[in-house]
Amino acid sequence: MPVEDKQKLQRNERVTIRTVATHAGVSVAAVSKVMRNAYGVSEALRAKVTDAIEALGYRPSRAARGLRGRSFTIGVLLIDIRNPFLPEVIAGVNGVLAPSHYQAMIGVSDARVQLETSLIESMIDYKMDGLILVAPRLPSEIIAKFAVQIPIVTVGYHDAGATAFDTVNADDQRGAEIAVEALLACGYRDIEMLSLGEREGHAVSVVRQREIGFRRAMQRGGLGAAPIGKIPIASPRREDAMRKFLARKDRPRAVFCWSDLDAITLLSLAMEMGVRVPEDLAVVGYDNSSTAALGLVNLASIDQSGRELGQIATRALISRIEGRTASEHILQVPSLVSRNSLTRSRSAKGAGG
Amino acid sequence: MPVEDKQKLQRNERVTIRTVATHAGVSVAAVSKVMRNAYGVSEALRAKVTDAIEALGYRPSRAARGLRGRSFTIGVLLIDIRNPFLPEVIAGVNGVLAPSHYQAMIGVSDARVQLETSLIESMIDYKMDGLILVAPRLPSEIIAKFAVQIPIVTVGYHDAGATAFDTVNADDQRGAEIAVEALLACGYRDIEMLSLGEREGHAVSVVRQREIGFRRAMQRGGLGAAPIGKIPIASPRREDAMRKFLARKDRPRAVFCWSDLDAITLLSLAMEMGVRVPEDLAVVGYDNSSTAALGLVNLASIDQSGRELGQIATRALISRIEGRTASEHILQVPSLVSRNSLTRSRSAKGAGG
DNA sequence: GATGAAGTGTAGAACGTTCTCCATATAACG
DNA sequence: CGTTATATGGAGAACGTTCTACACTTCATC
Repeated sequence: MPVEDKQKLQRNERVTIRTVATHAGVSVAAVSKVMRNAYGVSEALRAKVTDAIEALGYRPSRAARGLRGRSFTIGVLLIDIRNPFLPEVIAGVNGVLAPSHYQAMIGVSDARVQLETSLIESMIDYKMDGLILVAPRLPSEIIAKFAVQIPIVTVGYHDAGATAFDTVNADDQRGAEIAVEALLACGYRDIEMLSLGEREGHAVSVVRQREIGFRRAMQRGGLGAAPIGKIPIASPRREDAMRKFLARKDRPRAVFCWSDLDAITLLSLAMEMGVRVPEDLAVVGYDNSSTAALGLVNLASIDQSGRELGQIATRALISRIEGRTASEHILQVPSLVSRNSLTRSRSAKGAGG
Repeated sequence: MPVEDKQKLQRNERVTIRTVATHAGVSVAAVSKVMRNAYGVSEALRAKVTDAIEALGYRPSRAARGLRGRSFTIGVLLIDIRNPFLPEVIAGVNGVLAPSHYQAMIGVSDARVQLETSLIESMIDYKMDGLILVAPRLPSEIIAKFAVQIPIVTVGYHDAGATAFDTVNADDQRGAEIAVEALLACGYRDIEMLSLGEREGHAVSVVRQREIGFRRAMQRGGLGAAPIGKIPIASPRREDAMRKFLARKDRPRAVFCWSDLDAITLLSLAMEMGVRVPEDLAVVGYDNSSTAALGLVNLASIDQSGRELGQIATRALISRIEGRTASEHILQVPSLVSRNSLTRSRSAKGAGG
């Protein structure tokens, strides 16, 4: 029997479940049972099989597994890798998955809804066990339709009414409120929000949520007018809009930016145009990206702990894969990281210079 | 026959190649032939089949495809998503793949060699058609061993002697030379390189290549001593080392940083410690990341066009998948983007302020 | 001593493709 | 009209798993 094995190996054929079975002197079904921790396996059998697996270096084919049952892979869909928030989410996902037998495969859909759909379909076609969609742009009905075929958890998609899938979010309304409250506490009253251009983001997007929070906090602070400026995403219109904002005679005293990406560029342009931060203009960003933490930049920002969101989403997905059907909607509370762009005195300590 | 189809659809079963075959009134083999553009298909047959595919919205199962033949998926392995160089590479890969029938799946191995191996194995187990490894840490022999099982192209891995796989690189030696030449041209003679901590990176890594280029250019410039300082990767030892460097009495007049990541942190700490850039210390980084371009940062940097590398690697991989066996080793020439950190006068124009 | 239950192992049909033969039809040629 | 080539379509085995259904022990129970 070992002779047969050797011949197979010499032919450089793949080690399959069958190779393991013959090597261990048991049936294919038995090996499969051991692999899956299924019921009805004696200790003796398990030992024989695990020994054979060890000896042959057997790895089950994910393709074949997917065809019949589980593939033990979860798909993560990103819309854009450039956003500094995303690596954190991935780290969270990988962290939770590492000790399990699941593995993550990431798809990147560069800004096109078309590609987004086809990537989800691809992942379904791969028989992945579940999907984590990060800030998808698809309407809720479409996601719900996919969710019939495969367990789905979204991150950064505010649809607490969804019944077919789970949502995991930082409370973006609250985050915006915290930003406004911090600005108010520093004595600023003349506050404007810089948000994302009109066409981007539907009601469920994080951007719109932050706008809602901004308006509410302003209202509460007794500031009825809660002006929201829109910045286009694409260069150079983006920079043009910011320059125009900075040059305005009635430029507000403080600004809340929907994202660090924009806030940091704004700081940069402000420096170039001689607008002092925070003396002339206080700025609070969103995401607490690593760049914001740099001494050079020193941008106060709302931290939403992408890593934690990734962890929570992954745990939710696994529980859904393992049978849960009632949908869950989780909201984490973000926090402010104060730095020089908000008020010089305060964070001078924190920054160490 | 349409009645049968309807029943199947009502049962909400998956549309398989068999569904398409019965709907079109042809055999399963015929549908497969059409899908694969195989020889021996009449126009009439092709039309019937494509109509049925259209009508039923058929998508072939990638899992099943992988089990038997091609999966039309290529795997991309990243060691760390935080590096600003990587999104560019991905964008390049996706750009080339978009018009084809291939799709990319990305795996992220967070810094552990163990995970790196197991992710490659997973991708093989998925029967992916080829792999792009970005800055892998594995030794060449191991990669070669994998390359027997699956076409592999590496990016950011200098092993021009490899025969089993292709390599695509920016010429990191040349990049370092360009940086040194620029510093020399500005009149600096007292130049040090800040490189990555000892244990990181084997001889084939981009870091070591940049060190070689640095030494050669210094030699050529008549500067025999080419000091190379090592900065640990992990905080806070990383920042400590930089502070120590900045505080040194014999601190050099100019520094070449192996990566923007370190260069930008260095700029930040320099500001905090009152070291003026470029008056007291000129800095050239590597990667030309988007942060380097910010007016606030204004870091001169070597641009290696990750996007282009991604495109080239993808084309190389596809040609290998389609049968090429002779290995290719491609070297792109990087370029310098001059900014304020190199010399104030020059890039003041470029920055627009 | 028959009956049932519990525990352990196997046979073999799926899963949805690809791809190698093989069969048939038509055309070309002597 | 027989022979051979060429074009077109189909049958059915494989790919490597999972999982249902069943067979065989062993042991307890009536």
